[in-house]
Amino acid sequence: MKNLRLKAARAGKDLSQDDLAKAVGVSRQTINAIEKGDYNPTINLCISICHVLGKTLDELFWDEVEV
Amino acid sequence: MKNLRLKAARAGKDLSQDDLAKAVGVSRQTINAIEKGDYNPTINLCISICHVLGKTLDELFWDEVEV
DNA sequence: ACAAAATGTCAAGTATATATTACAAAAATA
DNA sequence: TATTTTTGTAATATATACTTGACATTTTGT
Repeated sequence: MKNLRLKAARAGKDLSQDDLAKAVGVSRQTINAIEKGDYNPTINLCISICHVLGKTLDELFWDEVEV
Repeated sequence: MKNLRLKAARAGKDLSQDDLAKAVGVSRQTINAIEKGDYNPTINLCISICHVLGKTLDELFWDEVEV
């Protein structure tokens, strides 16, 4: 399941996947995989992403997926 | 930095580390390490923990730590 | 239409989240 | 106090998050 809220929040800041990746210090492929729903990022990475995008965990990652 | 909110929420449900670990399907040591702040769990594990404890990501994990 | 930028995706490698086993120490309870 | 439960903490092993590099496709801008 894609993370469209993340994609939308990134678009709202006019950042490319690569821009966001650089801002949080990961590779572009990692951001791509998270948006695509391919894997399960660590909470610290999620928190970094939230800070860059001006959102909270609940806004971007809550209730997205079950384990 | 310890996650005292997690510890408190767990205590509020009267669960041991082992109880919570079983409820979310990880080892007791993993729960212990998360509460102790030793490492950086995945978001899906955080979400599972939140569900068991009746909290949201923001309540238990937001603003805890920087990357 | 063309060029450039952004995105999707693959393969192979590295770092680290998590498991398992085990034992000691602390806390709860009788 | 004695006993049980819970917690803290190692060591070694495995699964997977994340990297790097590369290329194809799609989208955006001129």
